[in-house]
Amino acid sequence: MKNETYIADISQHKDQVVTVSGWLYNRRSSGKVHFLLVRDGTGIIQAVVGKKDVDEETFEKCKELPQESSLKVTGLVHEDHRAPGGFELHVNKVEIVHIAQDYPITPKEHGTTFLMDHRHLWLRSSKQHAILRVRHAIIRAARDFFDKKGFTLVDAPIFTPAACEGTSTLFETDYFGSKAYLTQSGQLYMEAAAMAFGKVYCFGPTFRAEKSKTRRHLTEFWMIEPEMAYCDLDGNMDIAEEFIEYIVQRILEENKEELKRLERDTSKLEKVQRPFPRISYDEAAKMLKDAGLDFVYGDDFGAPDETYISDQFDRPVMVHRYPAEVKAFYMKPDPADSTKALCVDVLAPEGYGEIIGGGQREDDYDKLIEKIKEHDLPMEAFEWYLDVRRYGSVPHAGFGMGIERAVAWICGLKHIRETIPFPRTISRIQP
RNA sequence: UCCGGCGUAGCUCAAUUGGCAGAGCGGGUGGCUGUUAACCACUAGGUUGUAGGUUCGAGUCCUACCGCCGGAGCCA
Repeated sequence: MKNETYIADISQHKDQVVTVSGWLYNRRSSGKVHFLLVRDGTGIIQAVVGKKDVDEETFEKCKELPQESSLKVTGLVHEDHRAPGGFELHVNKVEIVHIAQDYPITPKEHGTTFLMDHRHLWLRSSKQHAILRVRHAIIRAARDFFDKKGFTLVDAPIFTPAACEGTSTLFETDYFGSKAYLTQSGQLYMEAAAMAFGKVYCFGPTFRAEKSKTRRHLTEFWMIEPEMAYCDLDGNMDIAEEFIEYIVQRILEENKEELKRLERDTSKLEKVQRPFPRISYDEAAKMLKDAGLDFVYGDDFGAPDETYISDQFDRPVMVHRYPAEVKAFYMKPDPADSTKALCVDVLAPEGYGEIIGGGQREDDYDKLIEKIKEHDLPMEAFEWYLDVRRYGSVPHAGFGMGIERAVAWICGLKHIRETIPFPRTISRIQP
């Protein structure tokens, strides 16, 4: 009897009587008619409750129903330009499922701290809803991209015995009496997996215990990390730019409504098409020097440097061959200049900074041992990793993309903390 | 870790030179047949982050501490 439907599908039910199950987003009243804005997770629809159309008890209850109460509304789907969304429901039945207590997030301005303290409820508001839908779509597009190209998903462990890169601070945890650490990258495991499957990727959470207090950092974030056997730096950059182009174009196609809700300037995203500019570290350093920026040759780029470089282009820019000294131990040196590493950072436009870091790995057993010693890393922890160079070593490369930074860029958000459902930062582990 | 900023009602913010702690929203009561963050009237709501100090008098000035926000470094 009941024609249950989701608000997203409401246009298919024009002039039909349907039931929508959801929550009260907002309510306006005009004495003899109530306007209930009902959301169901797929959209928002205005339900019009006229005094003549329902019994008196229902009408009175609608009048004082608090925000975010759960309810089922049944009525005629009516096209009306006065309604937000173009369609409204002329209600003849209201079933109240639960009367909410006073809802803390009112339809007025709130500060970020307050909203983050109520993150579990903030997810219900339309902007956060849009962001997390785009996040979902980005993850789906990323996985589709690698799946279609014949990559195998190989999950990396979260508990690790030692640092992957040795530099960053790790979260330490007690592992049955011995120390274990939360992973900061699945890459080393992907290198081993690439020798088994050829093309692999992992997608999971990563952890950094650095006390970073900026809009670009979380202590827990998600990274997608492809790794390819028989691949060099150029091949790696080819995949990286194709990957980013694919994701951005998919989001432009499939998430128009969300991008509109987020007031994203999509003309900037439309320009994200291959080929991306590729410049060397030396070329980038010269750009900074010519611009008169305070930059010391040989150092890694700081946040203002990255912003300047990316501002010179209308699409992501790939900066390759950084000084080996500022990069991790597993990077392969450039045969043409051993002071440089065969690595690449992809800088997003509009000042969003580094969204991808990667490169070609050192595949020579002796040179890798030397690097581990140079970086003062515990050799025994890398024995298994050295096996990858002992048994059929091949040139290989890969990269990692931070999902949250990609979401922030594509959504045009100024802060990364809204790109993940429940952010973990240096000062927040609740809710 | 360093630098800067901010802590006033449930929320967002005012409060002049140190002189009666206020508004909007939200809550409550009543009104309104097309509202668009509806509107109108009335109403309740305060240990001004904490501790100390100066002063006749401190939200305001001083000292310390706590918390949060932003930036740097580090990185995705």
